[in-house]
Amino acid sequence: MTDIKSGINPLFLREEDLRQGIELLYFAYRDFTAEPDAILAEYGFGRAHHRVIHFVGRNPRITVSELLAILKITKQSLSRVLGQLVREEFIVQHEGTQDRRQRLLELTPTGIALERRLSESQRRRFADAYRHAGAEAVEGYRKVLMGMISEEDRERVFGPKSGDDGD
Amino acid sequence: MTDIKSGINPLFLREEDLRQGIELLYFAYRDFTAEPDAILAEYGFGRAHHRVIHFVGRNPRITVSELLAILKITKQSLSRVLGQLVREEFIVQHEGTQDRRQRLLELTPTGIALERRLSESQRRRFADAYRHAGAEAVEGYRKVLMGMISEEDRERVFGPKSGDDGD
DNA sequence: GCATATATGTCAACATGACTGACATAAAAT
DNA sequence: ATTTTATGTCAGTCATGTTGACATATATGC
Repeated sequence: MTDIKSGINPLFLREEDLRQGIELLYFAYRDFTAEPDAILAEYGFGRAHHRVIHFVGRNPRITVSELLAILKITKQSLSRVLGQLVREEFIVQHEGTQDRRQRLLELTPTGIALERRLSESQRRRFADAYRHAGAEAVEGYRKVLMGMISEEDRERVFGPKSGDDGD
Repeated sequence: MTDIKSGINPLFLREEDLRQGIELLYFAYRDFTAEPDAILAEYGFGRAHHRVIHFVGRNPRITVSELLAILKITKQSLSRVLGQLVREEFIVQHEGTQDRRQRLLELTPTGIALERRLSESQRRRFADAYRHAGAEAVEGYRKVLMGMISEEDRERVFGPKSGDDGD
């Protein structure tokens, strides 16, 4: 079944390395979302809810537009999950102070609790992998993935202030 | 909007590092699938088709059961995309030689062409990130992600033969 | 102040890719 | 001969994305 993965000449190996890097990302992402998915299912939530909880938790008082810009989904898609989270009191909306059209989003204590629970699972997984791989490897992980995401995301999320690559 | 990300004490920083690692994976995965998604759309295919093409390409003459075990989806889900790929002649099925119940899957020349096109986009992205980050970083990337995927996937995909961690 | 632009929300219809459950067929294994 | 396995199929459901159209309140520009 597998006569393709052996690694004979350096050119072949190089392509094989790339392919392995690709699969690694696929499997890591999948395994990485499995635990949170199970937790979310208890609440009748899905992965979309997780993303909203995550980014609202990390950016308290974020506006709906900013959230949309991060998630890159339509407002109709967002509104379904966000509406649910607001109705079930995981997130509250405050009217913007300067611009009263805005709905500033924030986690409620319940929301914070769920966020902790979800991220704990993922932080543990990362912490284990980090500890196993060593600090140098972590730096490599960061560098490679940082090079793979769009500049837009790099700037928005890892900020002009926090060291993005050059340290 | 962002009063949470500054990094003051080491304990806080550590958690922030973990959170950054998590987001990095999310954004990388998303940006990473964007290009192939656009290509697939030309053919009326989706991400599910890509995965099938990828794993059949990498494991010529794979059985349906093996493919299901890798993808971890139901046969009903697989059958829709696989059926389409077979009907549109990107994949062929051969009857198994030892076990005639099996349908061994293989890419057709057309399938190979599409696979090349899809993976080229991703290989380029990886190659760029790799080149940018350096060989050491690549090793780190590999180590960290390898530590994050399930043993099952590690063994199946990165094989008992190919060096999985210890080199 | 009036016209326009912006931030947000909502209704409706649709696509993709997952799921469960039930059932069918051919071939292998006991 | 019976049971198990590999595969396929029908039917219904769910989560999450999409497009397009329209509504409301507030801000902004002239």
